[in-house]
Parts: sequence; C-alpha cells; structure tokens
Amino acid sequence: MENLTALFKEKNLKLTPQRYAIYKYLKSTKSHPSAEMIYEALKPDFPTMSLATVYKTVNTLIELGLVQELNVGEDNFRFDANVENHPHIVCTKCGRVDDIEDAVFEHLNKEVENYTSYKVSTHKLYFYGVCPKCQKELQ
Amino acid sequence: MENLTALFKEKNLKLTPQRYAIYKYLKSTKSHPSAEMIYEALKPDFPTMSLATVYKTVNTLIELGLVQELNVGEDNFRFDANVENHPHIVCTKCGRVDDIEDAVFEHLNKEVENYTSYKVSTHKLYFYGVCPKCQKELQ
DNA sequence: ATACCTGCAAAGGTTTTGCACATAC
DNA sequence: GTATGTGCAAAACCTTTGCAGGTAT
Repeated sequence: MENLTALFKEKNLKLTPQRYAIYKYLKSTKSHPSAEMIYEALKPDFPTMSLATVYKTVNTLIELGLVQELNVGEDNFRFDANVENHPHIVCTKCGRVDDIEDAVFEHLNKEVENYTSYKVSTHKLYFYGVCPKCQKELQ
Repeated sequence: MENLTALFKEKNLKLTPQRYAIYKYLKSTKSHPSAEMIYEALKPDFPTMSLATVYKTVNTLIELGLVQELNVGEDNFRFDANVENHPHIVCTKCGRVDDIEDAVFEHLNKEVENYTSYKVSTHKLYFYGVCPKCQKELQ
C-alpha cells in the first residue's frame, strides 16, 4: 500500500483521493464489486465522484497490475485487488462471489497442453454452487 | 437433431426456420460465435432476420438446455451448442476460442469443496495462451 | 506551471423489450 | 384459428469518450 505513491510517481500518474479510495476499497473487500457497487460504496465519502471516474480508475489499476477483472457470467465485470491467480466461486442462489483461497491450480496449464496445441499461459476458473448461508435457508 | 421437433412441441414452442437455422449453425461450428457473428453468418440465407431474433432464439435454446453461454472476458457473450461441460481456451493473439476436447475436470468440483463451504455443482474453465497458427507467425 | 485527472454529458456497444404483423401448429 | 414468433424501433443497460474546469505534483 505504501508502494502506491512510488508506483504512481514512476508512471507519472497522480494519486488522487478518488484513485486512492477506490484502490483502498478494493483492497478492503472480498465482495468482488462491480463498478456500480464501488460507486455506491464510496458515495457517502465521495458524493461528487462520478461513475466514469470509477471506470477510468479501475482500468488504470488493471494496467498497473494492481487489480484484476472477473466475469462470472453476469452482464458486467467485477474487480478484485487480489491479483494472485486464484479461482472464484459463485453462489447460484444469492449471487455472491467468493475467493477460493489456498487452492492453486497452476498445474492445470500444463495438463491442458496435453490436450491442445496451444502454449498455455494462464487461466480463469469459476465454480458455481450454493454458499453456506443459502444452504441453511434452503433447509 | 431429430429430437428438436419433439422437444419444441413438448414445450409448446414453434420450430421456425430462424430457430432451426440458428441451432443448426451453432451445432455445425466450433467457433463459439457471438450473437452478432451468428447474425452475420446467417445473413446470406436469412437476409431479413433481425439481430433481436438471434438474441431471443439463443436465450430460448439456453432455457431448453441445447446451448450454453460463454464469457471469455470480452464485452459480449458467445454461444456453444456443445452443452457438455468442457473447458475453453482463448488465443491471446487472435482471439479465437477453442474447445479443449476430451479433458474432463469434473473432479475439480469435489477438490474445491475441500477449500470452501460451498456445495459445488458446476464450473466454467477458461484457459489463455497462443494458438498454433499464432505461434508460427511469431517465429 | 503544467500535465494529468475529474465530472458531466453524450456517445457507443450489447442485449432486451413492446408491439403490430406474420406464421407454425 | 390462435397462440407463439418475427422484425422493427426504441429503450435499457454497461462502459467509454470528449471536453472544460480542477488539482496533484
């Protein structure tokens, strides 16, 4: 987080309050918010901030390698400040999106190369199921 | 394919020429076309068909379980009439999307349950790399 | 001081919807 | 004959862009 100042300076980017707040919010949450959700979450503290600024900022953060983009099958993108390659899981009842922590599937890239002629470099893995809370409510 | 008539009848849906052509086209191709690509591909034979009909039809086909939707990280969806759960691979150079055939990763669902409290039912796996043709062109 | 950034509004792209006409059954 | 589907245009989304004014450095 302290490296932010240095990184932004290096790229001749300005570390504005909006950019700082958006990154801090993404770092603080595991909810994988969409642009709209970020915008709503920061509205109390940044009532004049526009949705366009959210979009511009997340794109800047992606270019800097500080944030990654997800698409779990919705009509919009979600964002994650955990840039380690990790799988996600989506609740098919309530729609929440969680990280699958400590599960590393990097070896799948090599496995896939046995089935294709592609040189495989990365992957995005999305699992779908019912979260603990929704399991309880279904009983 | 012959079951189409029966399935549509059962659901009180009409098997129109447009619907038949869209499904046949999706069955015939491995290119994972978007709605726009389907629309363009069928334009020679169905010059009066509208893009709205393509969207309505693919949604009908999805509800029938005849087609699945993909999002490889583009701003639109692609469609696949191979409804077996299979991984996809995207060329990061040319954007083509291929099936990864014969690679079954159903066991990952159970593996993931060791890392979460979700009941896992399905998954979508997207791999990214460079396709054979683009590998040659890079040399 | 100045290059970069924000906020607004407009535009662009994808997908959905409403409705009159058409058509599969 | 009638319920369902098509095609068109408009609308509803999500996201990007252009630009004038603002701000971090």
